[in-house]
Amino acid sequence: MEDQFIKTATLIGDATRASILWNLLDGRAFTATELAVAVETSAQNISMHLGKLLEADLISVEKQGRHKYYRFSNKEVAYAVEAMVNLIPKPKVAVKKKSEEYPPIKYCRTCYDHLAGKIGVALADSLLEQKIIIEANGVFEISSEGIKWFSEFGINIEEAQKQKRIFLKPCLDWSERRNHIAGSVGAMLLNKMITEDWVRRIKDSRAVTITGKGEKELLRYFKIVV
Amino acid sequence: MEDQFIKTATLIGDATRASILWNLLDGRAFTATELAVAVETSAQNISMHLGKLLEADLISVEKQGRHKYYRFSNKEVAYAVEAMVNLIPKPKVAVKKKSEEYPPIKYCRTCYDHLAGKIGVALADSLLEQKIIIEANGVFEISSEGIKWFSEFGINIEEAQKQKRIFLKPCLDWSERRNHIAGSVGAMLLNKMITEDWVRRIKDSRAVTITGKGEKELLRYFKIVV
DNA sequence: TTCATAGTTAAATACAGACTGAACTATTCA
DNA sequence: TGAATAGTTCAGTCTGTATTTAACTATGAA
Repeated sequence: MEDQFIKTATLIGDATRASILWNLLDGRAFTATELAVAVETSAQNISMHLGKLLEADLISVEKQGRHKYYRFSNKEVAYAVEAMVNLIPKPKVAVKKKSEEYPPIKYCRTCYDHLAGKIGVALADSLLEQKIIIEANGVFEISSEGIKWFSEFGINIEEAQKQKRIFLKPCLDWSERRNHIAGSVGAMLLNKMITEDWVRRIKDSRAVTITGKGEKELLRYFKIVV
Repeated sequence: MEDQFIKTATLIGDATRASILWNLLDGRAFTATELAVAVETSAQNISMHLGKLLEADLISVEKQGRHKYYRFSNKEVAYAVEAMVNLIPKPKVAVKKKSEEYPPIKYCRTCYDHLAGKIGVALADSLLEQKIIIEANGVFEISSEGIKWFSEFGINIEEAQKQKRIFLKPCLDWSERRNHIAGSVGAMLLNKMITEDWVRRIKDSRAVTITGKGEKELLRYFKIVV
């Protein structure tokens, strides 16, 4: 078992491959060339590295015409990468200047398939404050009023519960060091916001941008001032 | 941020350091020499690697006389390592022979600070069946009868809830691919079993062995046949 | 058909970073 | 006090593996 672990660790622990994983972290699929650009290396090199990640089943491919789209092959990979992100040493004394603490909130990160960053945390806060979600002993659950709220919001909670994947879980955010909402509920929330055009994905980035409509609705539903 | 991630990844992704982390995974502290033996390398080399892990704050030291004890500096490290263990490719078709599926259950693994492996899963199953712990939407919580049960068992749940660390959470076991009980409740259970001499840690190993007393008590409390 | 783009494969090279050897300090024990 | 054990530091060597150079196949567009 140990040597298998070492194999996996050394696989992840190459600078180029780590960069690939980093770029795939938001859950989208990229072509080999896109990754080569993002990682700043040659096509041949990317090809070799993708081959290794593929063989270990950390990523999977889908062929579309002459393109090949690469993405994480499962959630565990994203979780492992996120867990490693959490190990990044915290900035020393970090006396942040309040004024330029972060880039404008309009640009917010996604974490695999759910909202993260400042807005992810704000969303979690709001849902907690509205008692739509309640926290008990470090885990999140949905209150009975919450179920009603979600259905009015256009998300079928019963549906989500049927899914095999983890339903709802707190996800520690590395930039905010606070919890936001992961699991299928987190994914459905993001999904809904995208289809309603509250937010849009920015090409080739983990960020999303908030639309004018999103701005209003976020205020209305969650009292989040963008 | 990306380059910091890459630094962390390459730090973990060296064979020797990965082996060190593997050995520290059960939560105990080891001296530099012990680790050198376990990892099968020289003292100088271990010293260098420990230095690097230390600098990144993945591990911490405690000096005791002329010995230095190394351990994970926080839970996040253990979680990240566990998450990586989960990425180990599953055995192909794996037609396991029932007879020799696993080494005798008397030898069971610990995972950082709680019971894992076959017995960890059996324990979780029993607590769930007895409705001491209930599962809802992928998370565990303790029932009101459960709280009573724990206090009779000699574990003060209110105490555990006060702790900052995660109280109770399912932890996917890589060998069983099923959940066992992690978090402070998991730790307290293991702790209680050790102080009551149901199980004993085996020197230099992640395994514990079940005592005669433990055998009886596990049957009595949890209907686990060892 | 021909050209451009996407991606792969193979051999040759280069280099970062692990490891070794030797000399050092610090603590315990006799 | 000396001898043994625990651990560190540093300069030099060595090697695994990433990268480059080059030649290849496959798909789509003109």
